[in-house]
Amino acid sequence: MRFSKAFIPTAKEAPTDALLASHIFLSRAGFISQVASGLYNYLPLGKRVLRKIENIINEEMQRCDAQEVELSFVTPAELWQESGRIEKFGKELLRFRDRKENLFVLGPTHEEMMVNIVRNRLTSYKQLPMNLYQIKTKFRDEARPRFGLMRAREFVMKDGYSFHADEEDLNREFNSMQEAYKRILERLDLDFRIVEADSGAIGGSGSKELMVIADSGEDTIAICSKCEYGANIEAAKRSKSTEIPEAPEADFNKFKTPDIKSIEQLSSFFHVDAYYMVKTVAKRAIYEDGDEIVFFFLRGSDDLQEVKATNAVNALELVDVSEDDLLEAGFIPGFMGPLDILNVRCIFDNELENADSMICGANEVDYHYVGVDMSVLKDVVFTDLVEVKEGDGCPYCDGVLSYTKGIEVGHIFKLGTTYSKALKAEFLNEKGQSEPLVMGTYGMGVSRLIAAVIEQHHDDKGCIWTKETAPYTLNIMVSNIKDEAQLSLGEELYNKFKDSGVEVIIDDRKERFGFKMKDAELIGFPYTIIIGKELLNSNVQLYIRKTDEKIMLEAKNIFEKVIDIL
RNA sequence: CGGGGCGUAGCUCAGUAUGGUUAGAGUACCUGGUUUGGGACCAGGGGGUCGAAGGUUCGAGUCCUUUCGCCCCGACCA
Repeated sequence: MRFSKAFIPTAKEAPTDALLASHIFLSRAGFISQVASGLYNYLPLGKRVLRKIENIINEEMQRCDAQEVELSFVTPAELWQESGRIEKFGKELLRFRDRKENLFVLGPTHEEMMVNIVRNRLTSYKQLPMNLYQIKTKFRDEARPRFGLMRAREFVMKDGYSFHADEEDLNREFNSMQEAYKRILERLDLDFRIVEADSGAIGGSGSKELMVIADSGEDTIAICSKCEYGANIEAAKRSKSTEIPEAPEADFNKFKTPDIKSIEQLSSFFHVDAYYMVKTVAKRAIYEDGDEIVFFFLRGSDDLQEVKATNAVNALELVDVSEDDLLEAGFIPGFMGPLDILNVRCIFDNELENADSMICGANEVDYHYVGVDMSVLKDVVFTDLVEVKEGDGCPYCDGVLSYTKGIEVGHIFKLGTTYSKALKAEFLNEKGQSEPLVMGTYGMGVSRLIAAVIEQHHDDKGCIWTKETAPYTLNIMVSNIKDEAQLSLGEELYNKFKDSGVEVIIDDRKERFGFKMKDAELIGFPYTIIIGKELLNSNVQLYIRKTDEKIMLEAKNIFEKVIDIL
């Protein structure tokens, strides 16, 4: 490519609304331009990078014998009604009617469509397993798109789905996909972590997210200091604490606690560690068909993890309950506890199972119970509700957990038969019995990966593309195109590299040295050959973007030298 | 969806409080010239329904009403 003919609109200033490095540099360097909230155009450089990432994904999928398909972007709403997700997905689904008044949605993900393709076609265990994927534009009408390509409404995603006769085969494929995803991110030169995650509204198990480590990431993940364990905060677990505070000595009793409502107040009132308090968190659980108040109980020293809590009651979401609402429902805010509580759904954290010497609200104004033995409670549901904190122990080794931020670039999980049952996608097993297909799903945010690469690979001058993502590997910069010697060497090298299959661009613009250098740095070509005034001494320079160094080399063997480096 | 902010040249922004020449600057763009190792200089030039609609007024970028868009914080996010 010739720079003088290329459409690469670089700018000195970034749009005001760009905050993240990836957004600022991708805009300034002419990779993308915004059209509307959460909608972006890919300019030639951006499109090249996008295609490079797609190619890597395609190559790795081919190695696993996954087959590429392309499903229509506009999908009939009936499929979404069949699976029941038209309600669950809510406003993120962009719906519209065609001229015949039929309802359609723009695909935000394609489970339904993919199951629809295989149902009545994959009808025998002999045809299984099967892994189909596509790389395709998706649309989610996000309430609040932000951060450029990081959270756009229209974006490119690779979504793959596998179909199996049983769980065991699904597990095999799941592991194979996890390895493939790992290879993809390694080829992209990304620092990432595969973490345990919540599978969200879609349902399923074995949920794992691929997180690119970056301060700008929107997810908090807990990682172990010693082993490979990492988990999204929404799903993170911890080991049982080994440092248990000394238990207070008290027989079961009701105690007057005037206006003592919070865990902190109780702790100082009784001089007892919050570990021995029962924290009561009231939430309103919203279901598809109604709502109710739910009480979550955990140790005073712990905090409620809302996603875990939501899953525990199988709710669409949890919202806060006002004190007025509680009073109206007959509860006493500040003095609520698990004993003798009626007419409300109660969920207990695992930590409270068999807990003793506890202090809890007496469900009576200004009274708490002390010396409570939780084992007196009958028919109680215990589950994990705790949000892990930095410093908590790793659940798998003796390491310590700490927080870090991550960009979710991939999410894989085992769907099981959720969709195949709902959409009646069944096959005949060896015994001739009809069974629903067992499914896995594997997503990867392709356009988000562009942003992720830059989040991890940039400096204050601009982008620093990695070997496999660079829009052009080599930039040949002719410092002064009016200098015949410079220009002819540039042209000669340009043709030689092009013929050798190197992705090369020649900066033959009628601009000054500084202007062209700034662009080279901003765009972030991995290598730039600078043909300039040093040519008088038969020398040229090789500028290496990553290290920001310029190496003086003899002009006569620059071609061979650079070919070696590439 | 709650709270806040902003819409003026391709881009970054001034001008709006207190209405009053032909609406400005920088940058980018075009022409000519000088330059040619860090976004150069001189001269000339093109480019605007001041987000939109309605209203007040002799007169609106500026005041009033409505509306649309964009951004930020939060909620949400397979």
